[in-house]
Amino acid sequence: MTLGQKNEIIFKTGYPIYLQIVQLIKGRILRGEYPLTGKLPSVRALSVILGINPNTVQKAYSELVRGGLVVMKRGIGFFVTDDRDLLENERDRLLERILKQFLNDLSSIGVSLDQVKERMS
Amino acid sequence: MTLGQKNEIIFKTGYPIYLQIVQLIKGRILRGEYPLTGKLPSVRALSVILGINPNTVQKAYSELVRGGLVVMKRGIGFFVTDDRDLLENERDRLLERILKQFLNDLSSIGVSLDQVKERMS
Amino acid sequence: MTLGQKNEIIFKTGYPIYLQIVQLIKGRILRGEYPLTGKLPSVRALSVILGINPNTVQKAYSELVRGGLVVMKRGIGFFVTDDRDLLENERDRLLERILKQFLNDLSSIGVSLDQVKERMS
Amino acid sequence: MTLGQKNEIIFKTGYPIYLQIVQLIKGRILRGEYPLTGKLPSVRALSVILGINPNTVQKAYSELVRGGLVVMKRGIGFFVTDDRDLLENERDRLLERILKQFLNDLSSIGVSLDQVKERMS
DNA sequence: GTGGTCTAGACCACA
DNA sequence: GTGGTCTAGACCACA
Repeated sequence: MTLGQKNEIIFKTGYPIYLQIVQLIKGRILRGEYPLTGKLPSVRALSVILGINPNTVQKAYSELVRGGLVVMKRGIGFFVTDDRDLLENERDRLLERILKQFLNDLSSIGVSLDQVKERMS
Repeated sequence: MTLGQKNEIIFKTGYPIYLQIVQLIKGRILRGEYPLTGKLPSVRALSVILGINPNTVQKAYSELVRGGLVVMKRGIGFFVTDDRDLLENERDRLLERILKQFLNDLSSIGVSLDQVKERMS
Repeated sequence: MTLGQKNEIIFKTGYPIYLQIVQLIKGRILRGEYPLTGKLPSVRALSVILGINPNTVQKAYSELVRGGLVVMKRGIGFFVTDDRDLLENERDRLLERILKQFLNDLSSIGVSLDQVKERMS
Repeated sequence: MTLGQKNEIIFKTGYPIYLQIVQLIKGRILRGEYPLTGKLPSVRALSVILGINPNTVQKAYSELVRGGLVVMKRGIGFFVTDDRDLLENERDRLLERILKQFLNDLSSIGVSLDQVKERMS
């Protein structure tokens, strides 16, 4: 459920490759590295770049399309949505989830936010 | 990857049940809900309470023993370690991981820590 | 499998664009929007209007010609057939298919025609 | 987009096998052939019954889980949701769509509902 | 060239 | 036994 920051796919981890790709691409879109309506790498191109099977990339792209951030145009390729609001909503939704998880994680080990602030300064 | 705060086991998630139990118990120990050297619920009792297979609870407890936080006394049950330092180390280790993931998650969606502070005030 | 009522081509659907055009034109002919022996928009004009590749429009028109509803006059363009019976037969054939599918769809979700009538009144 | 009434999978049609399975199972659930919380056939069992690859069944089941009608329990299998309301909503949603499509289809070929009623009596 | 589906088969984690 | 992932490879429709 976390977005990978590195551009590398880590094999031999428990986390599925196709989900790593989803996060990789989602991160790039949210950070503006792929512009609105911009074309994503083709399934085959990306599979070659990452050194993985095209089917795995396909699965990742399908996931992104399902989420709405990416649209598919038949015979042409995959593109970043043209819906700026959707993008902002997605970012907000993710930020919300990150903050919630952070606070939740802290409380689960019995550490308060104040203790964290103290530690960080 | 996250430590659950709720006491409920979520079946329909992809996250393995035995790891959910590990986090559940670990959280309780770190928050002091189970005191040092205190006895944990028996495998059977917990499996009934959570409504899951005893083998799954067994696997979770084994995992906790492997980490050192829990010790098994044959024929008696499972107990919280008496090693306070170990506990503190574990807490620090988890806190480290939580912070790292938090910062990583933020950067992955193109949000800075400053923006978060701004938003929270 | 359905005949589109709207004049818009939907790109991000799985349904092939050329078939969407076939249905679009067929619908217009059956509804009398293009009269018998009337001229259809040229391939180029339609491709510009719809914002799609001329090859795709060409393929759609070929399909219509194959079905007999449309005839091509070399160097002049595509025209609605002058065979009124053919048109009526096509309409009947489609109506048959629509009814069949409707009843089939209803039964597939366990809803009877009577329940539908009830609901609609 | 239509729910198949027959229990047979039709190969060599343009409609993907995995979507035919989705409709097959969805239909059975909506018609009450699989009770609430009832267990679906295992991926492997169904693949043998239908004579298709397990991966294809897997893909279909994933689709059903995504829709919420089906839940997966790790290591146990796939089950019909226990949420009766969700089921009713899904049925209503589908009925709505079927009716809309029916009326839409009729109007697209220039046939009114009255003409249909006349024909059917 | 682009994506979509399907198969055979392998390997894995989980309950 | 149950589902999940991944690969290699084939075949197809579409733009």
